Amino acid sequence: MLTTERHQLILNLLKEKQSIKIQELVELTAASESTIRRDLTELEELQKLERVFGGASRIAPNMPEPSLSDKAAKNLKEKQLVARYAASLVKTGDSLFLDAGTTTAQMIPFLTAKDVTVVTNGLSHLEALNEHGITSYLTGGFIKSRTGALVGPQATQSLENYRFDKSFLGVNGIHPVHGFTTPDPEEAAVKRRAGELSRSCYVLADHSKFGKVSFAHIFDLNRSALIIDGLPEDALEEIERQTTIKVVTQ
Amino acid sequence: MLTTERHQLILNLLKEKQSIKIQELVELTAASESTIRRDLTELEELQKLERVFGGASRIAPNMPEPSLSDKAAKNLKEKQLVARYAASLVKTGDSLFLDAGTTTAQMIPFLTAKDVTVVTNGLSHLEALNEHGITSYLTGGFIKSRTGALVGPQATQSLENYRFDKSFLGVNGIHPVHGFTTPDPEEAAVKRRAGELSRSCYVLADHSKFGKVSFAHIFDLNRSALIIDGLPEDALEEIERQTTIKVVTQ
DNA sequence: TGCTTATGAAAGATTATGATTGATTTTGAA
DNA sequence: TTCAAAATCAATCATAATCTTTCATAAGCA
Repeated sequence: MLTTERHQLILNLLKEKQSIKIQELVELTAASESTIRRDLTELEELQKLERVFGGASRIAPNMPEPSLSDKAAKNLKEKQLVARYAASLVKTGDSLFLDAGTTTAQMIPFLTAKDVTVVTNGLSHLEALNEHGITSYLTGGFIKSRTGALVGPQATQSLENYRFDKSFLGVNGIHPVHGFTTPDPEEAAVKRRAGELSRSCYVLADHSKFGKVSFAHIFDLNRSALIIDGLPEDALEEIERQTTIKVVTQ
Repeated sequence: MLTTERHQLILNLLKEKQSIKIQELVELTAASESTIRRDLTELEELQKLERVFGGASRIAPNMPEPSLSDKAAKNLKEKQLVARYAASLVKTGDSLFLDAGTTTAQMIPFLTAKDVTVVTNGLSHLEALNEHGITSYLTGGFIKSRTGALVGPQATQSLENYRFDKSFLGVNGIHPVHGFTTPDPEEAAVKRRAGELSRSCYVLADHSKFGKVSFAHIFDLNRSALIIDGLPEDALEEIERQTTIKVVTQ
């Protein structure tokens, strides 16, 4: 990982969190403690953050702590691992579709590639995307107030205006026979069409989703690569026969 | 937990509570009593709180009222008058376009008619619409982060999916010759198309907008009714020759 | 090759923490 | 009011965590 990328990542994380521990950064960046310390020292000299004992803290005014909902906190570590890997696939100039959902939301701080354009149907992504200076477009559509996702025919139709280099989707179920599934048919339709309009399609999930089946079928396993944080041995073989899979560990 | 995080947490709790016991803090932070005591001592030296026997107390009993931003506060009363009247025009079953902007935002609390459907390009309207249980659709498009408005060809195109009973638009300039104007051509395009797709079109403004001319022309005065909170006598005659005008007073 | 820069590891210094002790303050009953 | 018990407090100390400094190695580049 490039030094400047790490710096950017640290700053991005601080936009989310108000303060962060060195140990967390060590885990998230896979760099040594020494390196992180040096990073923090440099960034402090640039007035980008403030070092505190044990980590670093945002220099900006005391933003109200963005309280994570329970759902967002669940499997957060695994989701971050998956999200970090997914974000590392994004290259300069890419145009992306970023699905609504908590897992894909975790990608945003790690999106350090330059000149990236994002289209999303996730209202809750907007603030983070804006803070990280990422050019963003929103699909239209009906607002599912529970999830903050834009869905319906208008959302699907909005997608027709775009072609994506990569799309990143969240799902609720992964099953060798029933493929990728999610509870809401309208959300499924958006995911499906986004995948079809992308050169590469990635499904992000944590291992708890494996074997689950939800109501609405998105597409079969062979239509998307899968990024996941762990799988039982036999499941892995089963999946590998059908699609590209990246198991992220550490 | 980081020291600074604990400090911040203590201060946040004091924003809610006026005073707090050390034992409470011990439980909430999972730190020892000693640590909490040290925290309180430090924060007292920084004048952030006052130590009292058994805990700590807020230093400023009467917190300053959170001041509304200047723009939102400007002519707020007039805007509310205008907005309330505009909302009273909405009838059961109406489908509306609600323009982005602070004046139209004021309408939402007054939208009491049943079975109303709203399409908007204003991201900042969503929360209020949702709170009032109003079925809402969002246009797609590029996000103007300064105003939270969705604009561009995708936004305009989104509108084509709909037909409105009434649309309510904000403007920056009202001029007998130059018509309705606004600074951003892309926003102007959205307003224009929304007006065209409506059976009735209303422009909401306060009197400070009269005589002003902005860069982007939306349409001439005769294409929309005008709801405003007051006008000089001669101006009123001038406008009345061109369009329907409702002057809201009280 | 030689030079620079980035990195990781290690040693010793510094800081934060939790437990303990005895002093101080509050509480409530006489 | 007065006294004793309970709660809270400040001070101290040992330990664990974190920090700084230093050095050696690895990677990139002329």
